Amino acid sequence: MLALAAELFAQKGYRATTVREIADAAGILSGSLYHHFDSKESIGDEILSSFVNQVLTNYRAAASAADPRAALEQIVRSTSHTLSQHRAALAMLQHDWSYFATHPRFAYLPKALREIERIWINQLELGKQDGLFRPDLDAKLTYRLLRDVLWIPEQWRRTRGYSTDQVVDGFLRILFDGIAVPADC
Amino acid sequence: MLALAAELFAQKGYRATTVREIADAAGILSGSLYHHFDSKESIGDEILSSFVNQVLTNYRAAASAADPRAALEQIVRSTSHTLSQHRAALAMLQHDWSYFATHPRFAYLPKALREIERIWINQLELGKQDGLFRPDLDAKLTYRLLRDVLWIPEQWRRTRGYSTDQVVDGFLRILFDGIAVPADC
Amino acid sequence: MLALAAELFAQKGYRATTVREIADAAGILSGSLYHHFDSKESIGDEILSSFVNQVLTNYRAAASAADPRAALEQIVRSTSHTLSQHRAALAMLQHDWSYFATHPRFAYLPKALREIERIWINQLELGKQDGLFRPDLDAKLTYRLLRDVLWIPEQWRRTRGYSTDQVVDGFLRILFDGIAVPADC
Amino acid sequence: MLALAAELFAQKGYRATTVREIADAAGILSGSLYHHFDSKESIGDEILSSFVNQVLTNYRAAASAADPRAALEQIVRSTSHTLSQHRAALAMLQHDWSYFATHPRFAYLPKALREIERIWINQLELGKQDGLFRPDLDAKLTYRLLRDVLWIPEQWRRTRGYSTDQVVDGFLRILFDGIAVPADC
DNA sequence: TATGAATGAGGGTTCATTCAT
DNA sequence: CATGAATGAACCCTCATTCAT
Repeated sequence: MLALAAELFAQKGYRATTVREIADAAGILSGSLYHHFDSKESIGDEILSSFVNQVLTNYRAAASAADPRAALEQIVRSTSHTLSQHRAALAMLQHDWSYFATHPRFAYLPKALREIERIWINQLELGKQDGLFRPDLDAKLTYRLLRDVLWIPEQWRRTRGYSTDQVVDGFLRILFDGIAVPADC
Repeated sequence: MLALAAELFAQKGYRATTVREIADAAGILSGSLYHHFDSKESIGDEILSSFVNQVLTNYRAAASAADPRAALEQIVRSTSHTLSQHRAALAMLQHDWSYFATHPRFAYLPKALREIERIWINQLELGKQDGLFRPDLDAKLTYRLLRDVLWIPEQWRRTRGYSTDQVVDGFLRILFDGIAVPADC
Repeated sequence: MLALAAELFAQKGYRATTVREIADAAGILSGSLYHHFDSKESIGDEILSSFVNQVLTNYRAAASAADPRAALEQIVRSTSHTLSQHRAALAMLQHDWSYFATHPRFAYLPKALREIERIWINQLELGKQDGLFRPDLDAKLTYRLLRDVLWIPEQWRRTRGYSTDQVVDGFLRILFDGIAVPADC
Repeated sequence: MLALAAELFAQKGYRATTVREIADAAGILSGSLYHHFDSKESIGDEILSSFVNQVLTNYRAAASAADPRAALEQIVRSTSHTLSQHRAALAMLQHDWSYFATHPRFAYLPKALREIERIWINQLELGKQDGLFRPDLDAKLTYRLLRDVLWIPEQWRRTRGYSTDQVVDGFLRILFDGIAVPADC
């Protein structure tokens, strides 16, 4: 039931999906949905909160990895893993972020995003201090760019013909080594 | 007027923005909007089509650069430049892509996106053939990842404290050289 | 100008025609129409009142014809003639009678229709008394049927005082045998 | 519910009647109407299509009557009967014919009218051939006049191919003498 | 005279939600 | 649990009319 709603939210967006569509998909009438959920918001809440909680749990765990590069790798991989289970949640966030960002009920979402940013930047800064990353690396900017790839990007799934692992490996390759042939050395 | 609507569309999404909000922002009544525009759709159309047209023009020009690396650099830089002028259009596309993608009136958008992809992938493939890019580079996958950074990503503007040039340079640095300290050499 | 409006009113109906359409047809903007007319109503007024006035003038004149058959013939012929000059007015009445019938500004229309009915019925009755028309002719019913052909055939239902069968029988009688007393035989 | 809407449509016209008025008459709010009907158009559709279907069914049946006079009588009587059940539909057609005639959703209406005309004219022609009706009877013109009484008296102007005088003379002929061959005399 | 931007009431329609059955 | 009729606010849009220019 929740999965049905999530799928629809992912496809059409949270706001653009009507409760009647959800009910139709479930084979019941719209009024009957309210025996299962308090409101449309509560459906969204359940989908989104379970997602960000899992992300936060993973990120906090990654923060205690051996070194920043390992931490970042763990973050990227766990993100990919979480996303494969919560595709719909990500799609919803992308689609209707401006709605969730301002709606009181979903105030925990911006808060979670801020913590996620903190963790990323922490690890990038640590990597610089440890000499693992370029000393001129701009942590905040880098995070923004990376987040855009790991998060907001519409659908990993749309990249047909690639396994999730292939995608992650490709991303890491570019991330760490770039796409250019190393000068000469 | 168009700019006002664009700004609102960017902030709240095309569908979530009501014509009354646009009219309010313009200091007129909702009905008066229709003196300036045929419909809400036509406002969206004007914003989006002028955007994709500029992008396509630039990309086609870039395709005739000296070499693929120059072409890609020109593509990235022109994208950044176009985006700085059409921030709202990008935000709209991200926000309500599922709507625009299916609405007949906006059928030119998916078409444009396909051409954009073709141009990117062409240059990446050419770069591989010319030995400029890693021979194991996966063009399609790389494009997807890059597009996610250059396109779908929420708002460049949100990256406060950075000039547009800084952001582009940062992106290119990562793109070409990665973030890792080169092995030893 | 008036003719333009009349033509449009006739084609699409008075209410369904917008002032902008009239202005477009006149090659000016909608606001400019108001330098020529006070309101849409006043345009309709001019078209309709000149029509009914001509009809009434003709009917009153016909009432003083030699005999009822001549009077009726004059009525029918003058109606046809007036209609050829005021086609639009008739179309308007047919189209939006329910509107004109209730609008205070057009109160003269129902009044005129009542006078028209009186004149018809008078002549039919006179014809019966003079032995020109079948003695069993129902003047009121006959008028209703004739008016429906010549005028604004309202609704069968409005023919109060007659059962449906009476109406049908009356119609069939006229249809097959006419209203005139058979020549001599 | 349908009957309520039909009554209002008949009184004020289809276009001039608002869904809010229908809802008011039903004692509900305008939005609630959409629980029962897809749209205002679908209400009109149901009213009109059931009407023309019944008419067509009856007319087709009448076409196989013993002789043309019986067929016409059956047509007239069935029309009267159908009309007593679908008064509103007729009023709607009269009122907003120009709308229905052009709206794609109601394209079946002009088509039905054409079949109705074919059936009438067929029987009138057969009656002439069989010597039941005056040999000089103009089938098409006669139908037009009759239809005006029984149906949607459109516009005189629409009777193409006849001069105004021809139309008037034809009308007077029917009016005074009917269409049947005088008994014997 | 003509313009054209603006009005403001009202049009048809959608939709999350409620509730008696 | 499910129904389905009803709500009521909000949606996009239309249109006769006004008025400063």
